[in-house]
Amino acid sequence: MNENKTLPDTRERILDAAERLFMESGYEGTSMRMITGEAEVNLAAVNYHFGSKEALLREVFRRRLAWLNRERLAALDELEGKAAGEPLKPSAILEAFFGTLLRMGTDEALGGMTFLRLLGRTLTEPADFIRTFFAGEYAEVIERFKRALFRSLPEVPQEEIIWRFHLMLGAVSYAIAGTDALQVVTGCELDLDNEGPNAAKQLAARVMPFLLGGLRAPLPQFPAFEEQQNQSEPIKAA
Amino acid sequence: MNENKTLPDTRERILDAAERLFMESGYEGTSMRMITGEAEVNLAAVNYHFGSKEALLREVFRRRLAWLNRERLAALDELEGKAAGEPLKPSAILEAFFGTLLRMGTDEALGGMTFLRLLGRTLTEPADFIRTFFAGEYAEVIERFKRALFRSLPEVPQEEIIWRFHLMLGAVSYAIAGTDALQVVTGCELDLDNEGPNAAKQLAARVMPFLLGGLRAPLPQFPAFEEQQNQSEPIKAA
DNA sequence: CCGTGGTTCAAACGTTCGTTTTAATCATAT
DNA sequence: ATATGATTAAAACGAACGTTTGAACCACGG
Repeated sequence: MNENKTLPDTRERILDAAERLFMESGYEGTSMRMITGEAEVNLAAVNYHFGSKEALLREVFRRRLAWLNRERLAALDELEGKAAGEPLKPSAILEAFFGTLLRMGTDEALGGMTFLRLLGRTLTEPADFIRTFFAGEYAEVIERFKRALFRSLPEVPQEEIIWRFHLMLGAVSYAIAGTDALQVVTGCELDLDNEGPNAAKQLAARVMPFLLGGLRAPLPQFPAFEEQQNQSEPIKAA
Repeated sequence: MNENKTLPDTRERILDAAERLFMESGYEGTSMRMITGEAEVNLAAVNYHFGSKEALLREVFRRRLAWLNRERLAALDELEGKAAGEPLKPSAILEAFFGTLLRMGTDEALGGMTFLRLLGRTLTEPADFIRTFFAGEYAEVIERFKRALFRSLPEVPQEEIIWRFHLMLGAVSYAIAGTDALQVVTGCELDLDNEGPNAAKQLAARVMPFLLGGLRAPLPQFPAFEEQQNQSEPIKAA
């Protein structure tokens, strides 16, 4: 009958359970029976409310990324408004992009660390439909921030900026996804009370200087390449 | 009868096919039938030669990591030999660790870019047996390099070094794993003729300055922590 | 009160998974 | 050539997967 009235919490319970389990075991490693079991709902409820497992995953992300995208764009808008046409400081851009993300980890209502880790992990999932989904969800925000970085660092080749954006994304994704994944590799606890709002604050304090250092590192010198290694106008721009 | 004589290439064909398919579709996303199909061997061959799918994955990595671990330790040994007791330069340590890795991408006999990308992706696989396996394979090498970094940067808190090591690993893993994973996010081709030996050379030239910049970035300032904040501005060629 | 439409439920669907079985085939040493 | 053990082959195993079915359930407007 109704379409958007407040439903019994079945939908939310499923989304919460799926969020946690996808984070813990990955998409392929999580079965519908695990999800409905943890959510304490009937097995058929997922297909009834969402249509399919793929659609469920998309919805898990949509309800979080809607906020994240809005917040990131708002932060950038405010920066650009204050700057009155002048290029922004790289550190301010990174703060708007990564700081906003990391702040999600402090707010349990936005998914907290669970969603942060899920996001970091899922970006490396090989499934095609996942990559396609993220491409669509991220397109606008990435484009805006890329442009801001181009303006902010006019002397750096745009291709290099994209690479470093890519590298920063990787570092952050790993840092939030793998608090235990690489704990195992580094063989060290990395303290970081994994849950709780402090985690994300510490994370931000540690990560931001690293990112900024990488972004502003000296440009690479290629061995003895051909003509390339130009200065300001490579690649396309959509 | 024999135990280690040169077998028909069945084993190698399986390993090659599994390497490529695990890279492309992940562990859970790759079925034994896909592997045996691509390798053009019988379905039962995997269980006959390796015992199980899990054991196959371990063997896929063992044959590559044996070389990588040996080479990394040899590079570090040589550096420490030349230094005659003095601490090493951070850039030299990073070159020994990440440069050796990236050089694998240039040598098809060592797995080339396929293995590099597989490695980057698999480090984020949530399956327990995978994380346990990597912990064991990496333990010694990580420990040696961690120690070298501690000695190299005595004024930096060890916890901070571990964090930055973690972040560097993440950046590199992403960079090599996701040449298309984040292509989709950045919406840009990032040229980089994805196969071939040039790819890894370019990759190294681009990645190493970023890592060094991140590693030597100024220390984070926590809301109200202890003293520190000793290092000066970075940005200095290697 | 009944009927209606949104929701839950147990059960089963067909498929695919990793693995095992049993027999055929191959290579080699005596 | 024949026996022997290593390898390959075809077929089947039970379990688990995502999804669908059709009846039961519930709230509520008439």
